[in-house]
Amino acid sequence: MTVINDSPRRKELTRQAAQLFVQEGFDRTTVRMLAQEMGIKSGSLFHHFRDKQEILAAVIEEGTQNALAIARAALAECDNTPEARLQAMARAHLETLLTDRNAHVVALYEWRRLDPESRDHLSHLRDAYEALWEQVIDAALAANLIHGDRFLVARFVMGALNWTSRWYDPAGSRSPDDLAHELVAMITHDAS
Amino acid sequence: MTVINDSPRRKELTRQAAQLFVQEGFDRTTVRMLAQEMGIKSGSLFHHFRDKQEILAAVIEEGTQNALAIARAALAECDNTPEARLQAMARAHLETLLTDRNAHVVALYEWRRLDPESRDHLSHLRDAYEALWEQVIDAALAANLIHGDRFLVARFVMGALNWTSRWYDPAGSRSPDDLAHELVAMITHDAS
DNA sequence: GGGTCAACCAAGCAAGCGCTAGTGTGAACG
DNA sequence: CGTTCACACTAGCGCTTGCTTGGTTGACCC
Repeated sequence: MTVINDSPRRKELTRQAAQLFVQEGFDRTTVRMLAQEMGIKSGSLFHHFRDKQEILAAVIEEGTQNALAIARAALAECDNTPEARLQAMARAHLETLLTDRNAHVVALYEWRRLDPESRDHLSHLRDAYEALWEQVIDAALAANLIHGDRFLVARFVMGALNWTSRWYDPAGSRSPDDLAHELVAMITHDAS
Repeated sequence: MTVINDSPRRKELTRQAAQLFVQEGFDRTTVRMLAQEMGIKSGSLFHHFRDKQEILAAVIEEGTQNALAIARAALAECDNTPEARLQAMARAHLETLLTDRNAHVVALYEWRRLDPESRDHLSHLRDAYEALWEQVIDAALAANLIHGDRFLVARFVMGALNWTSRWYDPAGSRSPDDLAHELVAMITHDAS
């Protein structure tokens, strides 16, 4: 065992690991598969990561941090209406999920494979991301754009978005932006 | 190897397997864990199932068949309005998912662990279930109760429902019926 | 030119995996 | 009483798993 830092090499390896985790799932991905994808031998892998768990934690950290950054940027750029902000969040979420369909998907679907310490460390990141959503949804509720229970609406919307990774075909005709439009249209009522 | 039938004993074992698959995931569940849960030794397990894959297939088959039966019963009982039918489907879906939170969850989350033959055999069951949903959603669209693309609305609604298994607390204050109400309220517009 | 260090490799260990072979055992049936 | 059969057991095989060990390489540095 050697380093635990975040060298550029490690970032690169993390990205390649994410792809395999999405394709096969964490449990089915062996360290030998990871090593082959990375072009090294399985032993060399443990020069960069303490163990397999740490690879997962690195992937999930990158995925969540990336999603958080993109969501913040989207909110900063869009119009300041509740509807525009809702749509910006949905589009940002879908883009991190579907176009660079790697780390963020792992963060969602392999979360429970994390050991308790990593989960504890990463939950703050996830909370920050969900707090963004809650702000946006609260504003939409206040503007009478959507109706219902604050908590449930957030969960339902996240569910609809997250499930896209199960059926979305990137070669198909629909863009993430398109999907975001349709979802917002489905749940919004004309403010009145 | 011996029998492949569906004896009552096998049904019972299948139900216990489902519980472990939900808790741990298919890959993490070993045949020794399954055997212990069933109160037998790991070798005896293969008297009832050809291999581990077949246990998964049995669980998923039961989960889907159960969901299908409950959905059909719910549709037969409810009022014949598009809104009532939509809500009946949502409630039925949530009940198979959340109260008997076993086989149906496995069917949703471990589908890709099936080998191609089982997947092929079971896809007909799943198609029948999804066809029910499409009928109900088409009717709601025709009645102007919801708006949007037929395909996308169905996916979004299924996503919102399926994701509940990630956060639903059966000890909490909300019932599946309650959730179904809220979801339908969120996506329906007053027909006009 | 000796020292340092990140990066990699070859070889393999201990544990756990799915699964098999061969053997009771007790209830059911003629 | 003898046969059958569903069900279970013991024991372990062959393989894969995550991970360790000890050593090599080549770039960089004073």
